[in-house]
Amino acid sequence: MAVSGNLRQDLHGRGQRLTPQRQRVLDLFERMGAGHHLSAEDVHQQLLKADARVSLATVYRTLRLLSSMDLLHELELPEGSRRFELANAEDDEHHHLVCAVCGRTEEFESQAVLDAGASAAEIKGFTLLSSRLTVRGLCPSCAALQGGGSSES
Amino acid sequence: MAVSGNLRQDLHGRGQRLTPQRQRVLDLFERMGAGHHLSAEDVHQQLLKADARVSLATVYRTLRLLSSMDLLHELELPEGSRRFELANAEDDEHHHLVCAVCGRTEEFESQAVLDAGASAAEIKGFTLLSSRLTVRGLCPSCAALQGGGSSES
DNA sequence: TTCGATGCAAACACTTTGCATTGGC
DNA sequence: GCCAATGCAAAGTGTTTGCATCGAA
Repeated sequence: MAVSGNLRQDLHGRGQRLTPQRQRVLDLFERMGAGHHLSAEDVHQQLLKADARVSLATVYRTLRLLSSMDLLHELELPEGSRRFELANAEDDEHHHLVCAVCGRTEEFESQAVLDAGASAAEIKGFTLLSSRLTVRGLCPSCAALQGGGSSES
Repeated sequence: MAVSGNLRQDLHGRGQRLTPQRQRVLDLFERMGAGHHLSAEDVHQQLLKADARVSLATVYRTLRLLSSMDLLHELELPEGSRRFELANAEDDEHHHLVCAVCGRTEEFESQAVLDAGASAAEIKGFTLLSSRLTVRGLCPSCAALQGGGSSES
């Protein structure tokens, strides 16, 4: 809620406006909490269910806007599945474990990874913005199916 | 070249065939070496230049095939830019440093990152397949422009 | 009242697919 | 010769954009 006040300020600073649609999109992410990864379509659907109609085009525009304001963060996942999550300052630097079969996603944190990213950036002369590790693997259930299973399809 | 022999074997094992197109695609990646990240369109263009015509549809089909055979590896980059690189066994586990402004990409390796990924996978009960760290940052030239520059756009 | 934002639909870029033909084995 | 693979073009995805209207400030 404090965030919403912020949002208005930030928008005004850029000569932009706080519209109900923008608030609804950000609210949705805030209601779900930091651990959720939503695609544009997910957001659109969720808002429809919540009787808060926002056109898909506006969802796209808003996701881009909020990401550019660092209120949301775009995940880096394989296969063109663009997803966004709330970019809460503290929870910002976490990583993802993605099941290669069912797509299930878990999060974890690791200082070692952050350090490694920072040192690599330094060595190459880059200014660090963010580090994200994506670990592909099989989740327990899919691993069980594969391991104990019959022939592969 | 040894790889090509392999390819034939692998394909036959799956009841599939070694076609000139498939060989051309794999050859292209091998000729370029392990450090190159090509999109489907890149591959298509490169092959055209090399007078080795392969239809775009076949490029897509072949990239998927070779990835499923673990001969290529699909990169995980932001913004729906799907790219592939040669999945040479030893050079397999490296990470990427991507400039947020110009898109320039550098590679690096880090055992610490691999360890962190492995331990996270273990904790969550996942079977590890691969770990990729993507570090976003500003490359030296873009950082210079931003840092010394005027107001942001 | 003003000018940025929305909604719609058309336009896009990228990827996949149906089908007739080609060609590896 | 058989059946997988190709090429083409058409069909799908997911995302962006032009334009008239709406509405925040």
